[in-house]
Amino acid sequence: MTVTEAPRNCRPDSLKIAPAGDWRYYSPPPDRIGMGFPMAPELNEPQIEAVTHASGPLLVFAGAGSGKTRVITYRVFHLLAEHQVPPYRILTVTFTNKAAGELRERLRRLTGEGVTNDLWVGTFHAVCARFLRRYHDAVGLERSFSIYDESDQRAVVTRVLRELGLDERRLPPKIVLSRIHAEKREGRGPDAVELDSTFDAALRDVYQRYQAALVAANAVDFEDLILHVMRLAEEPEGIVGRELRSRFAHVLVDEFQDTNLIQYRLLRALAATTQNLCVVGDDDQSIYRWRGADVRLIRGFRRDFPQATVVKLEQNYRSTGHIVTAALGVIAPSATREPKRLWTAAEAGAPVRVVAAGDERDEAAFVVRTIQQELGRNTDARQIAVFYRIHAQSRVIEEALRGERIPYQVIGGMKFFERAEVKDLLGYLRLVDNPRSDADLMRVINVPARGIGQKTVQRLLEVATGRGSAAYDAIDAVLRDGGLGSAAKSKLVAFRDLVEGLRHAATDTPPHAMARLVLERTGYRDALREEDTAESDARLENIEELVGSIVEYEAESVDTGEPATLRGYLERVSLVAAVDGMKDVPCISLMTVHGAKGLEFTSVILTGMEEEVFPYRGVGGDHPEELDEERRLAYVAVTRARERLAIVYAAQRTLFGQTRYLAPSRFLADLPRSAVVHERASARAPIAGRFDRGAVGLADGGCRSPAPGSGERIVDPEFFDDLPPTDDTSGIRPGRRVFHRRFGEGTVEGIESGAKPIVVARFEGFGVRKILAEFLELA
DNA sequence: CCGTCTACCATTTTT
DNA sequence: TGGTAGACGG
Repeated sequence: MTVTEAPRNCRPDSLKIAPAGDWRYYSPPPDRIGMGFPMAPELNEPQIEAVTHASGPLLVFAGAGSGKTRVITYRVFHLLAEHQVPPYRILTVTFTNKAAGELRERLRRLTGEGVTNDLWVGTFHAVCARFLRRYHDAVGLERSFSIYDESDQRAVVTRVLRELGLDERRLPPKIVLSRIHAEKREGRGPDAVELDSTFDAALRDVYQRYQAALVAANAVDFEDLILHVMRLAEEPEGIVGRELRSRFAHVLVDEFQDTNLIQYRLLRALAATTQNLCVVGDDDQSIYRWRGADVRLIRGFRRDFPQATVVKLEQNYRSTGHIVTAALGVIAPSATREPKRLWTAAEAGAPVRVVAAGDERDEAAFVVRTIQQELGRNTDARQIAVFYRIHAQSRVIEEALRGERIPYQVIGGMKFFERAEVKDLLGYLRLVDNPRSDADLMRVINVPARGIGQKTVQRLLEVATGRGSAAYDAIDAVLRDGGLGSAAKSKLVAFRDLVEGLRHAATDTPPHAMARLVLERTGYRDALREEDTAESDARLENIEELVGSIVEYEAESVDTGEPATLRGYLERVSLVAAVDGMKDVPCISLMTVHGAKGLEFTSVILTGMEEEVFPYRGVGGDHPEELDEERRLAYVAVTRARERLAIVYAAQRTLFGQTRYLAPSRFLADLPRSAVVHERASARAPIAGRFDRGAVGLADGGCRSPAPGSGERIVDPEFFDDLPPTDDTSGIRPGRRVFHRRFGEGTVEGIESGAKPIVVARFEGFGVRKILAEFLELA
């Protein structure tokens, strides 16, 4: 969704410009007249049809790079300006918060400030959270409910499994949890689980208790957000249901191909009154099957809405000809597709480079060279991206980039919010907002150590489960007849006093100040300071960064006019996507192909194009459907590139500590010959381009690859020998130039001693930073 | 009750 | 390979 200004490669003469008469639709609202409203935006015929469609269901098949975001933006604008629909009666559901922000921003430019703030724009989860804050009563929650992330959810499941005396090895929490989520996504409660096996019977019990535990903790998981609101919206009689069904005059959905069943049901309910449901998507880009996305929903939309108007956007404005041709080759073999033909009026441009590498280091070296060439021809670093199928591939590339001092950012991984100290602080803050949140209580009750041990916590949980209440609410009962010693009791009381004190303070303390108060009163900061190790210093730094992010949130709130609340911040943190963390700093981006969805770059390097890696295969054979999804994923990857695309495959790769020979991906064989050139990354690479349909993707096709799944290991003993050492800090002293992964090059101003030295350095564009020496390298 | 060590685990993609 | 959960010793 980084579509920004006019499409890059569109030639004016090839654009179908709408007849002049049509522009009356875009007459600006009175307060915008004379403020630079673009009077003749270039839209082609189908785009205009989608934008001006007045009422009733609308299905837009939007091919890759076909101007989808423009269509949504202008459609919303058209509804506001031409049909005078009040902004608060238009709901637009996007896939990420970033996409929502961009849509808002573009509309702001068209309509002005006030109107945009009243629009409903957000992800399914964010929108539902907002509804639930309002209708919490109807689903048995308090307004202050918490949103549990994956690890919180797992903690709940583990606790439930133990309470039920079930074997965690036979029922791994992870598997159980994914089954529960699958049930929820199909709209089934615990009682509706179909019993096909003893596993299902156990699952039903666990699901039941899991749900009860969430309710007791005044918490929801991600699926609950949707499911609760969907149920409310479908409720035929209730006031809430009626309100939800008539609230919006228009509902628009982006990336509809990745919608799951309960999301779809929710949409249908929300649009029930007017039937003004506009869905935009591309079945060729459906890549979230594992998360419940169901391509059949977009493919079958016409069955559910026979009166739907269907528009197909087939002209690609993003990529040059060879890239579009390559993309079409990759997607063509896909089993069942909505018929459509993507085309471009752009020139052919550079052919797609298909590059053979010896191994992943060879590949990384190629990546680095290619990036340097791009930078050499003045390509904006922000317009360069490296894609991989799985995160585990990123490390080697990162090392190579660091070696050449190329600043980069890794999108996703979301490591920051997974750090213990970050989760601890957030845990306290969530507890302040919602003391009943058991997962948070258990997390922080003894952090820093305050003498509340296993036994006390165990007792607390037992009593809580017995009363069907949250642990926090069970403290009184435990004190009365929990059989605890007086020391344990007084410590428990002290903890509660601590939390109550914080809660009291929270009523008139801004969020960032609350964070500092927590750090102080809980002794968390002192404990870390006392520790005084490199690690504790790094933790303090992370905590400061978290506080900084709260300050940032507060500043943004001033812009949007929404009050900055602790709850608002916590909700935001819970619902961020990987790309939401993408910063607009001048450096190249590394990300998984999933993370690249909706983005575009001038130059893209797609790595790891080998069988087993892409298409990825874990245990289990290849289900045709899963293979199809991998193919669509490859299609997404290829279509992100505007002008230059290189696709790299390595003959040998080490992943998860295992080195194997891998055959080139079968998808390479689908690239039309006219659109590609073959190269070798180095002399260590196999002969380039020696594959055709017979050779690619098949173990017997002339590649020295062990049979898939044979488990054969081929380890190169010299492999790790010359990786750069990471802990060499000896050469750093004031005045020297150093390199940091995020900040790029800087000058050392001083060194603070400690268990591990901290370097004070000034970075261009980032100012003075204090950084542990181990994170720096000499430039 | 605390922290450290070890052995074991699995090992995609993420709201 | 690296993270995590559980056991063990202090």
